[in-house]
Amino acid sequence: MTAAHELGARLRHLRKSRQLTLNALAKLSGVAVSTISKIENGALSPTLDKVLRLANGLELSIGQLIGEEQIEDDKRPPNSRFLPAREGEGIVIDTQNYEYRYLCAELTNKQMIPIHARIKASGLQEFGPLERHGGEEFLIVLDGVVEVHTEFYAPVILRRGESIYLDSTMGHAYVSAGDQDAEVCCVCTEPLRLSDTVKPVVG
Amino acid sequence: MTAAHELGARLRHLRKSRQLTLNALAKLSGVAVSTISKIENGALSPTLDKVLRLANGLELSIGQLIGEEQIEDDKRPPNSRFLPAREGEGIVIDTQNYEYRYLCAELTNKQMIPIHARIKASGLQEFGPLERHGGEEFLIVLDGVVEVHTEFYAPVILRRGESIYLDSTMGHAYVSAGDQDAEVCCVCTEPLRLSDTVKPVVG
DNA sequence: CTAAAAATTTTCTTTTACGAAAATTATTCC
DNA sequence: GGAATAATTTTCGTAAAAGAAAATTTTTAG
Repeated sequence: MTAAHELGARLRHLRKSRQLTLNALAKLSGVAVSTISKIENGALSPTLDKVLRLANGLELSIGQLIGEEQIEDDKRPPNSRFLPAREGEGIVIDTQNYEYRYLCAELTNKQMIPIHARIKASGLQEFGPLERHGGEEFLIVLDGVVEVHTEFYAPVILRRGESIYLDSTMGHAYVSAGDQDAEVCCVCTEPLRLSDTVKPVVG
Repeated sequence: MTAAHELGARLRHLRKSRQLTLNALAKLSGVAVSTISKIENGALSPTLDKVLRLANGLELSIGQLIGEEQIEDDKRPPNSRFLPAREGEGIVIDTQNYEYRYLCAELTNKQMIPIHARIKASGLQEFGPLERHGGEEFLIVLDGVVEVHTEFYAPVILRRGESIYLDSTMGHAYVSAGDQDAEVCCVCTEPLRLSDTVKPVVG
């Protein structure tokens, strides 16, 4: 992975832009000159301790040092956009618990993300750990019976035409409570994207 | 510095609160079980690489994992909101074109406004002038056939299960195209940006 | 251009993180 | 309570990070 190299380049740039020598940064941070040199050259993967010391020496947050800081950008694309979603259109994503499809996916930078889903899991056991993410979501049952589990409330049963609104940061899970898969439409607010720096290795 | 110990306690708390075992987090993050255990117990100073993987597995930024950045979840329990909408619940509002009901209306300050509506108008003449308001909206057809008219595009026909996403500032109208009223679910973003619409005139 | 000084990189040794598997501890289920 | 299972901690070999000092490269001064 090029993550180490990224950090190296970043660190070097930050150091140079402050007109600091390796020696000077070493004194400021308490990290050995040779170690900083190696980090800048991507020759090693530093421990968190060293990275924190370097961030501290540069008077930056760790997020700023490794480049995870996000910039607020309220700019929205030009308006008057519009896109219908046809039955069966779009890419179907199949997971353990849901088979779902992003609706109107060709329209980017939306304020809401509509999803059509078939709920396969029929028990919390089968579902696994509750899901959680940023924003809020609204779900309406198109077919079948859905059992809604949340972190802080008792489970709720929803039937066709019924709906629910919840904070997505609260752990939640939708499972089918009928004798067959349930079909739902879920609309989420755009969740802010957190660290995408490291890709988890799926065993 | 007791940073290692801090991080350990923090990591353990975050993992536990998500009901994850060491094994589960190991799979999510790609970090070995034994390593996570040691980090949680402050028995070692992890490399940045491992910390990034763990943050990623927990869907947090590194700042949030380290504790340099506030986690929204921390103030979540009191704020976690949730409200199911039952069939036929809420106040029905009857207009010329629609008979509609705000869903989950008791939940205030939502980012989205879900509405259940019966479309009565069956032609653009009958409908009158196109509607327009702030924000964006997503509509899915629950029953019947809907004809979508907009200011800038040709009319579109939507059938049960089909949906559409559009900028609400563009003139738009939904009319029934079947032999009976259509039933839809519409989700709008909160159109509360006065400062966007009204610009003060400085004399 | 050359020498001296400064900055950076490269050894090289010590220390430490990492992960697989074994050992221990905590849970669950009769 | 005890057996079976799951979760966590410990062990230990390997690989890698850390830092001191030497080697190299770059910059500065004359």
